[in-house]
Amino acid sequence: MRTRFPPSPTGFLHLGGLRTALFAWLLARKTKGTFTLRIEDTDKTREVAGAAKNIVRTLVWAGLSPDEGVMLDAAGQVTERGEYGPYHQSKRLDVYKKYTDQLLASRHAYHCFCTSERLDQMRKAQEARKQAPMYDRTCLELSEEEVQKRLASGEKHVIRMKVPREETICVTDEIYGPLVFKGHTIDDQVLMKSDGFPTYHLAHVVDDHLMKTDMVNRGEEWLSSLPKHLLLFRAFGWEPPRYAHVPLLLNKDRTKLSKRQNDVAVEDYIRKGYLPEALINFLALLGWNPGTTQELFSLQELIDAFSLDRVHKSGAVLDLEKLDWLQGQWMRKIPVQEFAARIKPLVAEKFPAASTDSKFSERATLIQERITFFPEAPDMLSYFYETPKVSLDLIANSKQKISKEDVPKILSLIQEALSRVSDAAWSLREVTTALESLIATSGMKKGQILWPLRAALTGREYSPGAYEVASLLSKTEVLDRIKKWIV
RNA sequence: GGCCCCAUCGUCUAAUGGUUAGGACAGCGGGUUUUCAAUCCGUUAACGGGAGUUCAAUUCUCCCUGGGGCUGCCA
Repeated sequence: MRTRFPPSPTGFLHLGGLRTALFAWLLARKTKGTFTLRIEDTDKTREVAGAAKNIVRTLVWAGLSPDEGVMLDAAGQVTERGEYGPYHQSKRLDVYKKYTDQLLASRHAYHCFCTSERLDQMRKAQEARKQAPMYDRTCLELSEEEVQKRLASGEKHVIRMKVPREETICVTDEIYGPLVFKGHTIDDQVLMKSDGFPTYHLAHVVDDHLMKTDMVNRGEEWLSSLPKHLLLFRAFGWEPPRYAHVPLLLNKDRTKLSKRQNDVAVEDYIRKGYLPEALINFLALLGWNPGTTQELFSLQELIDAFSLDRVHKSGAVLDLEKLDWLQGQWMRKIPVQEFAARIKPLVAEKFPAASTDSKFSERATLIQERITFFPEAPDMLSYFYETPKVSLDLIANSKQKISKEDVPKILSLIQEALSRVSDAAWSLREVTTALESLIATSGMKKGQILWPLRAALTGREYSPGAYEVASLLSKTEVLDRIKKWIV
C-alpha cells in the first residue's frame, strides 16, 4: 500500500497529525508498502520558516520515518528522495498549471474574476437570506471573448471547479462506510489561487494521483470535501485512491482539539519528557482498539495488530492520565543499563560527580520504578551527590510513633549496628542483615528504625528504601549523616 | 442557516437480536511494605429519548435530542 502524510509547514506537528501519520505509517509497514511525506506549502501567508524540518524531525522522533519524499539525511538535514518528486508542493506549480489547463479545456473548470470584496458581500447577502454561502457562478456566464480579454489585460483571477449540480456522489470510506453527497450542495471550489498556487483540493488530487497513493488517511474534518476530490478525479479520468478518514481528537468539552485547552503540539509532549513509545501507544489507542485486552503496544506490535476495520467513527477525548500511566509503563520497560545511560547526562549536569560514579547504574535502578519523566532523575538522586538538608521534624514521625526525643537514641542504635559492618562488606545484604538484627533485638518496629534512618540519609519524605539507600552510600557517609543527630 | 458525520461507565473502549453489558485509565476500598512509588486483590460507574420490526432490542429501521466537523483565493 502506498500511504502518505502531507503536513503543511505552518507550525509544529499536531497531535492529531501524528496519529494520522501513525495510522498511515502502520498501513504501509503492514503491507510492506511505502509511506511518503509530502510538504503542502501552498499557502505562502501561513508558512513558518523551519516548520517542515521540525515536523520531519518530530516524525522521526516518534519512529515514523518516511520511506519516500521529504526526509532527513545522515546529517539530519531535510532532503528528498523518491521518483515522484518534487515532494514540496511549492516546487510543483508547473504541474498544477498543466492540470488546471486540462480542466479548463475540458470545461470542468473556469476562470473567475470576482474580487474578495464582492465574494464577501455575496456571502453576507446569502447568509442574511439564510442560504448556504456558495459561489453564485457570475463568472461562469462570461463569454469566451470576455474571459480572454480580461486575461490578456492581466486581470487577477482564480480558477474554480465547475461542480455538476445535478449529480449525486457516492463513496465508501474505509472507516465511515458508504457516504452520499448531493451535487447542488457542493460549492465551485477554487482550485488555483490568483498567485498561481493551487489550493489543497487540486494539489491533493493531482499529487496523490501522480505519486500513486492508493490509500489516503486524513482527519475527519476532510469528509465534507471528499465529493469535490472525487469529482476532480473523475474530471481527470483518474482512478481515485481509497480514503480512510480518521476520527478527530477532542478537548474535554468534545470540541476539536485546540491549543486553547490542551497541549496540541507533539513538541510539547517531547519537552515534558514523554517517551515516543508512550505517546505512540496512547495515540494508537485513541479511536482504534486491538479487539483484545492488550493495552501496551510497541510499534512492531502495532504493525501486527493494526487494521482499519477496528478504527471507529466517533471522536476521542484525550485522557492525559492514561498517557501518564502508559509513560510509567514504558519507563519501567527500559533495560536498566539503557535507563542509566539516559539519565546520566541529566544527573551529571547538576552533579558532575555522577559522570564518574561507579555506582551510577545501581543508584539509577533505585528510581526507575518510581520515576515518570527523565528530568525528575537529578532531584530523585540528589542525596547521593550532596549532603541533604534534614530536619528533626522529618526524622521524628508521629505515624511511626517516633518523638523528637526518641531520635538520638534510635540513631545511636543504628550507628552502633552499622559500625559493626566492615567497610569491605558494605553491601545491601550486610546492611540489611545488620539492621534486621537490630530490629529484632531492640524490640522496635521496623518503621521506627527504618524511617529515621531513611530520613536522615535522604532528607526526603519519599524515597527508595532505607536498606537500598544506605547500601549505595559509603559507610562513612552513612555514619556521618547519622552522627549529627546523636547527642 | 445549509451539508456531512457521530452517540456504551467521568475518559479510552469491547461485545451481543437473548450476557450478571467485559477490559483499561482515573476514583474508591484493601493486601504487601520502613515512606512514596511500583505491585496485587476487590469495588463504584454506562447502553441519550421515543416509536417501529421481533417471542426478544443496547444491538436492526425511523424520528427526536445532543454533540461535532465543514461551510476561505487555510490546510
